[in-house]
Amino acid sequence: MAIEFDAIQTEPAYRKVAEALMERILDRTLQRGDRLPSETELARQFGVNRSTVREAVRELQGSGLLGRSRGSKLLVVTRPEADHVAEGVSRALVMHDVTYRDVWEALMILEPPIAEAAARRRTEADLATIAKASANFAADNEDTESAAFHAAEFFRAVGAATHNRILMMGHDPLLQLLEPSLRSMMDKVPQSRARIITAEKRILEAIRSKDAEAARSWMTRHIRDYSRGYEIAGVDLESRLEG
Amino acid sequence: MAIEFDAIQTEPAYRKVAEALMERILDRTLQRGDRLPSETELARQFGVNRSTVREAVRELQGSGLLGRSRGSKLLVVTRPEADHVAEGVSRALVMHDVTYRDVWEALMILEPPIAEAAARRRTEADLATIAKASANFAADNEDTESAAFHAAEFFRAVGAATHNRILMMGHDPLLQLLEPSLRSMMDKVPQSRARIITAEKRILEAIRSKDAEAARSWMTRHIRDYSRGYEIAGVDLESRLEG
DNA sequence: CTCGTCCGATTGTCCGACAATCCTACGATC
DNA sequence: GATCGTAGGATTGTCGGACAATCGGACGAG
Repeated sequence: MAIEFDAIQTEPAYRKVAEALMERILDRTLQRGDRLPSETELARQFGVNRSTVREAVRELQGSGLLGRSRGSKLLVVTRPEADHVAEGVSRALVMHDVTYRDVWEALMILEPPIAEAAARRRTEADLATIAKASANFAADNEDTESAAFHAAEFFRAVGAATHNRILMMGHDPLLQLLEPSLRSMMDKVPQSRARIITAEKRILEAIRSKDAEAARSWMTRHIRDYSRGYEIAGVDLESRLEG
Repeated sequence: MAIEFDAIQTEPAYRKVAEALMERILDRTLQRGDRLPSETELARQFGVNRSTVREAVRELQGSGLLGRSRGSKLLVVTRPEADHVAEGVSRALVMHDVTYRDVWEALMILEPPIAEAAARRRTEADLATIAKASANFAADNEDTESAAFHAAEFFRAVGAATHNRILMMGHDPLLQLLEPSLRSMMDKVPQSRARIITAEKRILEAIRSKDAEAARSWMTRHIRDYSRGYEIAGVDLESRLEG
């Protein structure tokens, strides 16, 4: 048992085709928005059957590298958009039995520095977006459905103000995970609404006056408040969230 | 132009099949590790052709929800593993023209709190893993190839010590993006090696003694050091990284 | 220039087929 | 009893061909 051999694996043709296509996309030979050749043509070039090409294309579609634009039929190279990526990540997180505590902790770590960076970088346009999100939440005095959405939207807007694509993409999955639970939380704890509104107002003010430190600390309290809401709502922080 | 209609979209059959399968996976009817029925059987159940089933399966494979275990032929339900997810995310980031500065900033925000949490939560086993990664890096006094790998491994080990799956998954893509550039950086700036070694040692010590504050601040310096390394190496922080 | 119409190209889906390989079980051998 | 060889059936990967639906683009009419 001295020597060990590497597992020799013969990749199926559709995988090779997928990889060949992916390579061209990643090295930007195939630019974003480019339409790719017809399936028949690809089949000819790769020397495989059309069905094989199709399978490869479907795989890349699954990874978000290919997609058809607005219900049209033509397949184009697309870069995986934030929401698509986030969807995949949150699916993965759910399947890894992530708990509410995990999410809350991550938010607690991520959001305050994000708010801080946002306060430093925000442009006027960013500010307007954040203000709008905050106003939308405040206006939604009935519908829990969209209230949760707008609460998440506020975080997203703050994230966008950092102008750092990684941070934006990073906290998107968290928001996506949080949103459904926010709904039930706000149903059970009506007073949380008011708290959220004032917290958002404070954060917005701090970002407006570019006070990074204040933005951070208000955001910290804001997140902590959320967890208190969950406690009151009787959510077990150790329970896992569902997709 | 008063009214607007929602775009009516007829989803192709393979998409519907994919979604039906995904639903069963997400609601855990199909457990992780379960083998799914044969393609012929699935085709029978869904009332479509085998080729159609295949395309659906390929799509789910692309999202990491299905996979074949170790070169075997049988398809099983898999949860998207961290590295698979991270790969997708970093691909997406590259295609979104992320710059070195973006990565560095994100690390600067993420890693210190992660180190802090790690110091609080670490078990003996975690500590051993971190120590090993650090030792591995120190031992690699020739090979830049694996030195970069071990440098990333150190971060990963620290991340694992937080026992928060979200944080682990979150900083994985960053490391994956960083690794190639680390290689060239260490080539051009040999003295960075020594600095990294001492920094890792300090962080390790702080985590060992559960000194959260120290872990955080040493990690901050550590990351800052990296950026200095890039400067010396003459890397333009505004240039985008390549896949 | 805008609208309707037509034709070729392309996609989505199906059928049937076959080699390669895997999984399983069953003996055969030591 | 454990390991190995083998046979048989099931399953996957790949192919060829086929056809309806629909899209894209060109062409002409108004």
